[in-house]
Amino acid sequence: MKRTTLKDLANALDLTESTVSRALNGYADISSRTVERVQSAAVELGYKPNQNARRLATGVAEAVAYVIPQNHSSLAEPFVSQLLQGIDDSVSRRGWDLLVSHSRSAEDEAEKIHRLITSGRVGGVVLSRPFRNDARIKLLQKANFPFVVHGRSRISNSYAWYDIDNKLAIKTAINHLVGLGHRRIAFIGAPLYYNFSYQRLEGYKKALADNDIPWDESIVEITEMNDDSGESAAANQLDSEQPPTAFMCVSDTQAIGVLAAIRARGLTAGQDVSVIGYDGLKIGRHTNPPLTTMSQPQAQSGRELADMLLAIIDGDDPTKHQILKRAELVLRKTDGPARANNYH
Amino acid sequence: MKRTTLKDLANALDLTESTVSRALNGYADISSRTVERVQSAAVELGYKPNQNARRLATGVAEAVAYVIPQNHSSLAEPFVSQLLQGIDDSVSRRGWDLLVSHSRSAEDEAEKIHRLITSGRVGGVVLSRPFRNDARIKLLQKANFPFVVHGRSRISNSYAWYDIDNKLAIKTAINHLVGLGHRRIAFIGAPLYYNFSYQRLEGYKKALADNDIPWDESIVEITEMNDDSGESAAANQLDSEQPPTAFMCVSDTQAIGVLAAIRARGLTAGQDVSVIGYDGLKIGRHTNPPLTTMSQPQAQSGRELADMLLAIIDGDDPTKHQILKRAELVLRKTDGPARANNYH
DNA sequence: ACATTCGCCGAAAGCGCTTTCGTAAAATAA
DNA sequence: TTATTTTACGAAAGCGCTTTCGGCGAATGT
Repeated sequence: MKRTTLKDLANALDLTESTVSRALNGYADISSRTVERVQSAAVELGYKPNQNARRLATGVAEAVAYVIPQNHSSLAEPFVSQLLQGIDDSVSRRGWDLLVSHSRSAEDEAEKIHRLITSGRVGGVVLSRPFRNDARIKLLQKANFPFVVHGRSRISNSYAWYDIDNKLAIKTAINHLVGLGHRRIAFIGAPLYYNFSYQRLEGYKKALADNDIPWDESIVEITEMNDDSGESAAANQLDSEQPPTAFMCVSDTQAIGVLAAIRARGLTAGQDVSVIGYDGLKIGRHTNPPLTTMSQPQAQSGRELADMLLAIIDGDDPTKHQILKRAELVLRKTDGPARANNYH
Repeated sequence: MKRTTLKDLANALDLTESTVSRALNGYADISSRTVERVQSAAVELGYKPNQNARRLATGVAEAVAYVIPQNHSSLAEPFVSQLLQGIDDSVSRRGWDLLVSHSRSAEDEAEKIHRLITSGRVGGVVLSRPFRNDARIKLLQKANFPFVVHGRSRISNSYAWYDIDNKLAIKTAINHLVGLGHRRIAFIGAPLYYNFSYQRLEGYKKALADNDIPWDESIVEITEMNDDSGESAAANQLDSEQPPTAFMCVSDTQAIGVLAAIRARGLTAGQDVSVIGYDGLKIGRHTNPPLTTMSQPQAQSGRELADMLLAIIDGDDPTKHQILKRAELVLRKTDGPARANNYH
């Protein structure tokens, strides 16, 4: 089954390829009668332009890539997949395609990006989980290739980004906890080369200071962003001499692990010890108990990111597109007053 | 920053484009000395072939697409995202790209597939959640385009697929329940145009028959595959005259909703009423209580699917690739003996 | 009546790469 | 030494589409 090409169409209509092409692409110098003939013949013969040829000729890719950092991340994370959904929404509305790129090593990463931007396969990329100092961003900038980043690196004035005010979010959560009487609040963080992770830790520090709570390194844990890591970090803390009365986690998946550790010790979250997650995953409504969390709508983020990227590809100034949103505290069941007496 | 092209390379080396091209692609008629020169010059000048041009010339796409049906499905589902992860694993190992295509309406769906296969953008597609009677499969077959499907449609002898024995899986679960003394087992199903859904219902029927349990339509619910639907379906059942003592769900997400409904009534799953999910999602370990479920490893499925597809693109006979796996019952906490007296 | 603009389409080059074919020069055979 | 095979590369066509340019006939102007 051979595909019908431009030439086939032209022959069938007794026109030239160039005329048919222009008719299809809405050029003004084609009579409306011809345009109609061409269009109906096109659907009749099932003509679909060969994208490779088209892109070779025009230079526009009609596709964007989502690239996710190599380690500690997986396409299977709810965070990621929801974002993906949002990106796809926007991109496909324009008829473009979505490519996902997930590399497993750092060199692989740079290599993949380089390949992406030089191969002509995509017209732009959205970056996720930037590092504080992100080589990928530099690479993209140097190549002058359209991109947006979900989050920010340390220096963020020169490109497009969409971020949540991480510091504020954590401060909000901590203040809530303090309001509930907590003074000993553990922090379950993520690797600090992720800027969002760094910022959240900053927020934690700031919130402590604001509330005259001394910094205590022994109750901050830096872990991978999954449930198992959250669980063992919490286990650490709960089994210590002076366990915290609350946990602030930088992700819901970690918080879910924390919850497991709490249950495993016969305690109940929200009563014996509080925990606040981060992400607002839907699944949090069904954990045991339902998870209080800082919520940021990922799918919406994805859509906005894609829209920004598309605009930039169309020529917009990237620095015009810098959006800072705030996370929202959604109260469920894992926050509660600090126990007057500790559970020990 | 202009990208370096084949011609640039050729000029720099004082060779022809054709020679350089063949040197890079491992043709035998190039002296090893020249090959070396070309290769080092290539990395030095950062040469990356323009994929569009390359694909135009060769006709091979070096990319595959994952397409997911329009309704009742989202990229954000754990099921989907884990599969995606697996596909990406295999595909990227070969240096190919992964495209995701998620359409929102049925016409859109056919249109997208047609576009996919004629546009030359991808060399093959993996289909998910086939319908009993799946127009996409027919389209792909008619076009003689490489594809594999995750699951099967009603007639499945003529193409490549990777499936779990749905019927067996449900029978296994039901038998387990019956062994626990349950006789009144509700079935929380999915829309029956999905073949997997149909098969699972068949399994349910068969298991009932095997155990001399009469079929009772009033305790089978067909719902969307999300937690909310599961919850309201379970609510229905629990509030009925003669509530079931157990729930068999065709997905973990539904099961999670069922658990919520159970909790909401002051009952506890695994004691007052049993529930078995399907998928083996990791999150099931953290539900309240942890969810007993039929597990199928999605990431692994993704890898195998991709490998099959790649082989088929390379010329393998699709019908050689038909893999049937079995799901595994993973016992957690939501299955338990049927209560002698009902909880009413 | 002529010149002039406009509408509409064909011709042709080019996007960057692959691949077949032909052919010098070098190596082997005679 | 001459004839034959190899070796190593260049020439050229082609993949399917876009886009600029040029020019014909028809419509307008004066």
